Amino acid sequence: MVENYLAEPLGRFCALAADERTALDGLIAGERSYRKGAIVRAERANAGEMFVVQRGWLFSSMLLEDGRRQIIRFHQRGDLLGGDSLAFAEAPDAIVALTDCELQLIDKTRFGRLFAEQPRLAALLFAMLQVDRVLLTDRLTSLGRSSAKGRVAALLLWIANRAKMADPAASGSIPVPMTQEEIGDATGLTAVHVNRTMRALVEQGLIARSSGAIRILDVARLTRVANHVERKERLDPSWLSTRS
Amino acid sequence: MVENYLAEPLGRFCALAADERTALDGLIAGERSYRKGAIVRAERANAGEMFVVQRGWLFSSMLLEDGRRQIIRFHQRGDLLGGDSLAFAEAPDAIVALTDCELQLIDKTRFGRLFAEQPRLAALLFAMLQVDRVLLTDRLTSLGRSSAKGRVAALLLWIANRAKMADPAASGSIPVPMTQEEIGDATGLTAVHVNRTMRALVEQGLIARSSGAIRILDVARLTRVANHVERKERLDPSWLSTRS
DNA sequence: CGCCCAATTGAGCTTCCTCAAAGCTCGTGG
DNA sequence: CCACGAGCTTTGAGGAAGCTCAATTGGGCG
Repeated sequence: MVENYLAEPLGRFCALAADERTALDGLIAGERSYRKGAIVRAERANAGEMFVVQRGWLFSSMLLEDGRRQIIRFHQRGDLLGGDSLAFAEAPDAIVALTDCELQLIDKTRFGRLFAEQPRLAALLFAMLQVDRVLLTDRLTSLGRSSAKGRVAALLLWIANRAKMADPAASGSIPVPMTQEEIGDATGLTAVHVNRTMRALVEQGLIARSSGAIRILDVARLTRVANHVERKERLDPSWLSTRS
Repeated sequence: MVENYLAEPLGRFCALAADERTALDGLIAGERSYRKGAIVRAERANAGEMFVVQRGWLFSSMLLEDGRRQIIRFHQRGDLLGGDSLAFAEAPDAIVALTDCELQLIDKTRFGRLFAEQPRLAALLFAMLQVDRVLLTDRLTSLGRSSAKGRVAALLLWIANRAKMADPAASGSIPVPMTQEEIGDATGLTAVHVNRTMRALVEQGLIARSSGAIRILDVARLTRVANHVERKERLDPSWLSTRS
């Protein structure tokens, strides 16, 4: 039995019972590896599979007719991918491997049965999806109302937060595995302007850069520039029925 | 027993059984009216309540420190509001009445019990949330990669689609209840530029305007300008366990 | 009739984009 | 061990989209 990394984000809400962990593990129907750059699922493809990220980075993106691209979000360990295939016949966005990565395949029939057999887990998945939704609203606000500097700063802070979440004892150096082109596609900017913007962040003493990584020098100021709001996920205890 | 308008979007996925409708109706703990402009829930307030829109328009929005505002999305009949309160202690966004409106109050404890007692409904709610998430990704792409004309066109098309959904026999005239300022806050533009942009859309023969309403003259061309993708929601039948 | 808020218009300015050309880095093959 | 690419980063110059500030018009309502 393979460990299911979904337990990681779900367990952040509340402790999981042994049988719940077993049920989660039972969802896994296999494992798959992708090389950097591989397309896990193409846009408008027959949306079929669901995955959990086990290792590496991915992103989902949408293409415009003129070839421009919007990166919706980046994914890392514990993220659930392809959930939209439950409600759409065609994939709304593409899923692409940003680095070499490993995914766990989710069996959709068993996922459906989870709702009947483990209602509390289903409720936690619902809450997890709410968190993901709020991330998107934060990104929406960033793209709609922040300057280039703010958007890039917000992305860097998010990456830093995820890194700290994965390894609380992390040193100051944060790996940033995406190119400036990809940062631009995520923030709605051009690669050229991303370059100038990051350079400006360095010049103002907010961050330092070394190849493929950054170090945040002034969290407070960077947070202000980014219009970043720290969100504390906390499950409302009143609605989640306790385990019987 | 009041009818619960959640049945409307959920029923779009598949037919609901009688006891499922009863269970949905049982969620309603009351009803509340708000006047145009009223704040239903303030940002960072103690996130508590959940609602279903019964009548009227609302929007959710986030404020920046400098007073600028991003409208996340507009809400209409059947939309579930405040679901984020299941996972966050503080409201991530504000909910504001765009017009006079009526909301149904959802009892959160009963909502939680729904997961145990009506697993198929819970699964449908999960799918509904996935649809909402995809709407946000489409908006993200619009803000990140479309011109002002594209963003406004996309918003108008969305409003038109919702109108047709609510009343398939609708005539060509579509009510647009928001001000140009609000359209700007939703599209990431200034009110001034929204004005010029809509004016340009009229000039190019894409839409016509009368007070508080528009008429779409060239759907095909407007769709192209908007980079709009028509999404067909369709429940994947393989995962949703059939009613036992 | 008078007010208030929304819509409209004009002028000048900023931010970000486009196009183009170097410079760097790292892996690969000779 | 070195030369060569390929892809990413950096830099410059000019242009366009959208913003700011300010003033005017229009419409609905008390």
